[in-house]
Amino acid sequence: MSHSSAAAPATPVPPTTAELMELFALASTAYFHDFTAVAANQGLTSMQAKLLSLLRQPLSMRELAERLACDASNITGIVDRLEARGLVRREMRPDDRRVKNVVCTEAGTDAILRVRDEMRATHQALAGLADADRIVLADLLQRLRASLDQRA
Amino acid sequence: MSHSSAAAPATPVPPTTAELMELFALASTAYFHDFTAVAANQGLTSMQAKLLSLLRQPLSMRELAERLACDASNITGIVDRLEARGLVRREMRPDDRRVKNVVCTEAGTDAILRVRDEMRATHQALAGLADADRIVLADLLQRLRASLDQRA
DNA sequence: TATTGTTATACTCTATAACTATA
DNA sequence: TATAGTTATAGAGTATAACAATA
Repeated sequence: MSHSSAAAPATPVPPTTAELMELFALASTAYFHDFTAVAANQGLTSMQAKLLSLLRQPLSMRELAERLACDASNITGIVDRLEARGLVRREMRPDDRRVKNVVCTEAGTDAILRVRDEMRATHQALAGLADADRIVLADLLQRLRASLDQRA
Repeated sequence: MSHSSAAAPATPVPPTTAELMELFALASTAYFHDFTAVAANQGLTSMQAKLLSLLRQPLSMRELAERLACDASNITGIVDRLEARGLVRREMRPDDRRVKNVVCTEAGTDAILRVRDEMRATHQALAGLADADRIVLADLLQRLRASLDQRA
């Protein structure tokens, strides 16, 4: 019942790059499902919650389209539905009357705060991390994101 | 131009848990967009590509619904569209005639192999990782996934 | 002319509910 | 009765193309 190495705590086998990406894909999917469920608890779709979470400052329709990585024509519908529920408001920008700023209302702020609060429970998975590991993970995630964004 | 500490390579500040989750969310979003774009290059939606990638063995409609975390009624449409293009085939299971196995055709295998091949370029971001960091990252991703799945 | 936002259109994914055919 | 799969339906996100208002 023993392997070739005799020592006690089994040395973990370093995963291959492909295995790491597989793990990352699985963790990402789990995160996305979690976020979708949390948003649904507040009566929001994931896109609506994502859009609301961007509105710390007012943003134009065009800026929202860029940050959400979708065509500008989609933003009209998403903002329509949020506005109909009073979570968001369109405002004309005086200096350029083509532009419409989207502003988060108080109700919208409340909704997204509830989402953020519920997501905090998710953070617990990483709460016990040592400082050294935090630095490694942050570096990896930034590198991964940069590499992916570059391809797009 | 110097800070309080004199030594040369600046010690990175360990990110907070919330900052780590923010980074993870951003990297996940980038990964998802990348996968969607790669699938689109092969004329597939991300759901179609995900479903095809599960078909190393034949799976029933019900099993596909579980693994894709959506209602069984959705699978009918997704498989319909894949089958219309010859990427997938429905087969009756003789021992239980209620069940339909979904089988990947040769064309379907070709398509998903092209997706996997194109995704390999994405892996490059993690290719230069040291063994110790791989082990840390794998452990983290598994813990994160387990924590998220548990909540669902 | 170029840009911002909207509309019209068509397609895919999504959940719910009701249905069928099997078990 | 319970399960596997389908259909019908309605709603939301998606891209494309054409359009009005403004720059």
